[in-house]
Amino acid sequence: MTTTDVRRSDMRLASEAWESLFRAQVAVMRRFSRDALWAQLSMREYDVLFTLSRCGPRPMRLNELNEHILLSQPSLSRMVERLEATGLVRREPSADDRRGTVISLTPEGAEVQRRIGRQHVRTIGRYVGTALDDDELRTLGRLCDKLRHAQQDIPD
Amino acid sequence: MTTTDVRRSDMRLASEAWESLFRAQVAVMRRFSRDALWAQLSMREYDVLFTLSRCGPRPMRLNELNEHILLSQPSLSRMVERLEATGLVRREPSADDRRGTVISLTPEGAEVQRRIGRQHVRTIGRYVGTALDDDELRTLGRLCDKLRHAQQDIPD
DNA sequence: GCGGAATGAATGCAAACGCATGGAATGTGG
DNA sequence: CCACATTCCATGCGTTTGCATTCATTCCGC
Repeated sequence: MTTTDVRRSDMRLASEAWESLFRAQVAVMRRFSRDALWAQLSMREYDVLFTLSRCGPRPMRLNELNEHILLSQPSLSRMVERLEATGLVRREPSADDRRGTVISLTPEGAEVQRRIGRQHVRTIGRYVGTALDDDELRTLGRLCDKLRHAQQDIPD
Repeated sequence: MTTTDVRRSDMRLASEAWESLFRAQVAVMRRFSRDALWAQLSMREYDVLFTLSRCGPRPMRLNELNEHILLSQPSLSRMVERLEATGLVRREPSADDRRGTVISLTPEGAEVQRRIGRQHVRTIGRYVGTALDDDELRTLGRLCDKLRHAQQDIPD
């Protein structure tokens, strides 16, 4: 087996794993999207509120938020604008870098996030929690975390 | 520990695993999206061609295709329409159920899929293959497949 | 068979998206 | 310091998306 073969084998394994992950994500997302829950707030909007809530009380920069959300910078900018209009987030110029904007949940936004989050967690338990046992869930989480964190270390 | 506690614990594990999977997907997708490759064809369009190619020579029904693609039925309908206009897929009424439409790759579409696919596999190898070792890739793939296939068995 | 429910795909339309770009603030080499 | 590149976010604009609906075909109880 040559070096090229080894690399090819690596790529095949990686491709298959990625395809499995991606398809699993699609299948589960399609399940979630049927939930009547998203009449009030789209999953993408919830994702923004959720990400902000994870950040604690500290407000978040737009570009920082953008790293966690699968949306172009202009699209996220406008989504945040809409969320501000509906009173779920607050947007104000950054103190230390006045090019930047910091975004934070309003009390109402935090409340909405918690309410939807509680229901969503039940749905996740139903469709993800019943598919795998505890050990498998832990292993899946660990491997996905490792995969995610590696993305920051791999150069372009 | 009561039964309720056990269920809560299950949901927490499931939520954490799902969040990890989802964030990993976002992180990797953001990496992939930087690739100049997608100037010719968007990732979603490639996903359609790829799914069709996986199906072998057998043409695919629109609703069947839709199960694999994270897009509403009308949006997929129009995307297929555009792909037909650019000559990458063929669309014809189904023989056995004349409400339906069957979609298949044109030779050119298959060629484009292979060309982009080859390059994309290298990118996957770079960003996924280097993040996890072979055992981890196999385990990740297995767990994701199990999660995906379970979705078809869980009732609404 | 036949009439109503159900299914598969297409279409009108408003909302949301991405790309390219702009303007303001910050970082940097000379 | 000062010019120039860079970063950060917002905006114009054409394209794509989702929702609601429609049309055509098939399924099903009677």
